[in-house]
Amino acid sequence: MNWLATLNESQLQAVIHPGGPLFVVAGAGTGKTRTLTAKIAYLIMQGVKPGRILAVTFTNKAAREMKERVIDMTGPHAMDVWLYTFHAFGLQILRRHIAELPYGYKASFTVIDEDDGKKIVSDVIKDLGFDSKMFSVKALKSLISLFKSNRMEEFERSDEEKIYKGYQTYLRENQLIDFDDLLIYTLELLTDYKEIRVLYQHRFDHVLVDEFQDTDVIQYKILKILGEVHKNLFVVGDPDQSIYGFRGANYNNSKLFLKDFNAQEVVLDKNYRSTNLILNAANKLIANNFNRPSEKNLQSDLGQGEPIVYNKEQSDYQETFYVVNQINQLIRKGYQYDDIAILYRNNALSRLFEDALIKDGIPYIIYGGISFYQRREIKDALAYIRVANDHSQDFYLKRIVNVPKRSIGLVSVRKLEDTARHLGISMFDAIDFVILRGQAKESLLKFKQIILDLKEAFDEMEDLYQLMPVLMSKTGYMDMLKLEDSESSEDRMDNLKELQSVFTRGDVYYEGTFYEKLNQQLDQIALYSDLDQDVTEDNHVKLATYHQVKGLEFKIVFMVVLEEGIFPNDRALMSTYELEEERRVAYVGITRAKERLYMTYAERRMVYGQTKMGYPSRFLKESRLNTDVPKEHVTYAKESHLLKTGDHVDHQVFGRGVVVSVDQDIATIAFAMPYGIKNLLESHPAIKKVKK
DNA sequence: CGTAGACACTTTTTT
DNA sequence: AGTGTCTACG
Repeated sequence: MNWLATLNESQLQAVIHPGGPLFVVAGAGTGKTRTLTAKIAYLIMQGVKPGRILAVTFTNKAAREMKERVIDMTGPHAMDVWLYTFHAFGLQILRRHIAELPYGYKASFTVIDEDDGKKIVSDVIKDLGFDSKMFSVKALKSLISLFKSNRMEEFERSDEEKIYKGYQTYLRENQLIDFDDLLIYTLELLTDYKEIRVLYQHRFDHVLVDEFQDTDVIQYKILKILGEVHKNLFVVGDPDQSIYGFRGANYNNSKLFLKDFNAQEVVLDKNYRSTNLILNAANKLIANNFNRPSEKNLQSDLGQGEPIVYNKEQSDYQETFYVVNQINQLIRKGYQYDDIAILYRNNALSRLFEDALIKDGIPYIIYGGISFYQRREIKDALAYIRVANDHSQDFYLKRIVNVPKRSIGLVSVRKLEDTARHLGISMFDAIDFVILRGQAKESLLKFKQIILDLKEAFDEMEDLYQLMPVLMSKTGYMDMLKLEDSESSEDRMDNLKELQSVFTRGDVYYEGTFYEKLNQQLDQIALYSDLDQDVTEDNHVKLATYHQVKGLEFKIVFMVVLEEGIFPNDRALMSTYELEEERRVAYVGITRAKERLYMTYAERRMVYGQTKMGYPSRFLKESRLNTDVPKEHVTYAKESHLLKTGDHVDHQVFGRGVVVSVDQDIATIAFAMPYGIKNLLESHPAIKKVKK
């Protein structure tokens, strides 16, 4: 148990707390995960059966890491700890008990993602004969979500309510469940069904919660019920890092928990991440928020550190240039690209910086974007698998019935759907009965045969890795991609290969028959997000929104585009509540930095195609320390002429090249294809001059 | 059925 | 400015 000795006093106090409700207020970088895992390990050491401990997190990644750490600390029997995301926990409950609910769900229901949900909303709008221009699918989906999870009393318009009902009916008729339902139905089972409630209230002796500040109303109610009997709720969170209010996180849950459970509080404010000038700025900034349930002042033993660098540029373009220049200097000082993150308020801002980094040949990765399982080809493949697995999955059948193209158009699909509805059978079964002209009918019958062939092939399989090759050839999907022969079709083939390796790994993880393994794998995929993968292997500068890096840390952080209207965002200026959330986002940003923090903005910027004036974000002033020396704008016109026309160079990323021209400190260099001509800073560390 | 051009939108998004 | 979605036409 020597890991107990590695804890500081407040961490230890939390870990050995004898039970009963406890709120651990864990500031940024104060060893939150360490405390939580130590607590689980401690409970196990104290003789609590691992299977009687439930710990909930928000991301799969957090759940997985925590489980690995607990196993490291206490041995393999820690496998039995129920360590899940909220949604995965809900899924566990629903797979066992959903048939009790009066909605006609079977244990084999399918979990749909956000995009599928939007597609259904959009189909319902069309089905009801409404003018699709009158509705925003995105807005409606979010209204439906608000209503379902009790965050909105009623719909303002009766047609909105009709769409909601249509959506809900569609889900139920097709055995589909969305992310909201995973939590809502779980709560419903725990609330309305006494035996189920009692079962789970007594199934766990301890319930632990990570990132408590991000829980919403439904999640809180679930926790409240689970903890009602034994009261052993160990809750870790930082109200100052609550930045998902827009998504339903209820800032008041912290106060509610303290009150409802009369919980004790332990504050962790010893920081192990950042130097103190950085922490002071964070402390100063967040002190501007009035609504703070537990105040704390972060301090570390890491010394004063480097002063924060504030920088103003004349234009958005110059701001990117400044950042690129600083990055190059940092690399010369011995930092790795991997140590550096460029953080911004919204995804659209990534583009400018991306362009500048490309121009300079700096390797980078952008967080976010389309996640792997949202890619078209992946969703297509999964849809095929689902339909072959269960022919009555109309929603997924619609997706792939004409992919690859089989001349089954919208009209034919609509007719098939109507026929199915009329006869009260699935679309798949309706293929035999639908009345269509020769070509369409023939294509449908061919499609039906493909699905039947697939099913037959599946029945013969023992392992998941056998699945993809058969799928790709029988459906004609691979032929389609090969025929297309474009850059994007190559990407798509790569992604499908990646899916193949997902299944191959599934063979190791899961046990049982082919179908048992397949269903577990599909469940895992349904709750997967891209944040779950590790992206630390390569040496890259990271570009991300503040939201995307919550929980991460970097030696160097650039907080860019710190301009009023962008950060804080225009839409947040109207309400104190939202403004305080914006400030918490900035707080999260500052506290990501370990050694050096840069805060930059520009006076002129292109916004939606128009040049706008930029004013410094109030967060600059609010976080700025009196001791800071104001740093004036500096220009970077250097003329060192390290390279001249005709020189041969070797670049870390682009390989061999020849200098075409040199203008000031920018060299134009021709590299071999596929890289071509690049404009690079001649002093860039990735470039080496070589003798030909 | 497929696609060119009009037009509409643009905060953050752990599941 | 850039991108995704809808509509009208061949």
